[in-house]
Amino acid sequence: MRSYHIQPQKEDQILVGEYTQRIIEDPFSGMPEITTTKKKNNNKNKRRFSDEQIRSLESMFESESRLEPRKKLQVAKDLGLQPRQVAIWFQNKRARRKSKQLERDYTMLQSNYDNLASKYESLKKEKQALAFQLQKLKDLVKKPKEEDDGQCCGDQQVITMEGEAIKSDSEEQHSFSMERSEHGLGVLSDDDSTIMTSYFELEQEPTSFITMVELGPSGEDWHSFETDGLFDQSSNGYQWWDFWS
DNA sequence: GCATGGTGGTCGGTTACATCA
DNA sequence: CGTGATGTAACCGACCACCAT
Repeated sequence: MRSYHIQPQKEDQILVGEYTQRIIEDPFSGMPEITTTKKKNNNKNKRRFSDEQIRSLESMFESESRLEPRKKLQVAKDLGLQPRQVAIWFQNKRARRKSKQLERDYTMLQSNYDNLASKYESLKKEKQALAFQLQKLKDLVKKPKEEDDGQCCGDQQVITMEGEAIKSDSEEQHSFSMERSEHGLGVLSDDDSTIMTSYFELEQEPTSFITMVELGPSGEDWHSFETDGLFDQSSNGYQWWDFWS
């Protein structure tokens, strides 16, 4: 806040109708002299209050932001102001305080919003990573099932769901499928939780792939691995499902 | 009890001025 | 010295509460 140079209180000002009376100290004789001038520009002759007046008003405002009529008269008398001036000062002070409070509230809300937006974004990425994990696991458990169906079902009608994505599976996934076949898993439900439960309950020692998926390359905080690596491209408009297309 | 008008207060918005960078 | 930004005293109009009639 800027500090103002308050002009010396050498004159007093009283509003009388459409005229302003000023008591001005004569520069030569030092005697007070009353001048009456027509109010300029819509009664807007004004003068800043003295430091002392402001201090008194401020301290009074601290204790009560509204003045009772009787107290207003007393304050006006004590400070050498018109009661209306005191009323207007309190009015303006309340308005300024409210405005500052609004500014503070806005800043706080903005900050809270930014925090929430940030948390939302990280949760969204985490969700995408989890969905990716889930999809990959589903594909892994689906393929061995289809292979089993194809080999063991004889002349039964077999509906294969094999698509391009499965055809291009890596060697790692093939070895994983073999292991799965060796364990002789039964028919798997498409329900995600059932798949996960069935698999992890049966696997005493997870395959290297599952270990990687579950624990990440460092054996901990796998989702940070996923989000920091693969999915950070989402900022370029890259979505996790684009990985498969 | 209810309608009406006067009075005084508050509030949001605005104006005019003072001061500073 | 001129100028734009900012703070502030004062004003205006709308609204409300209270009170007397």
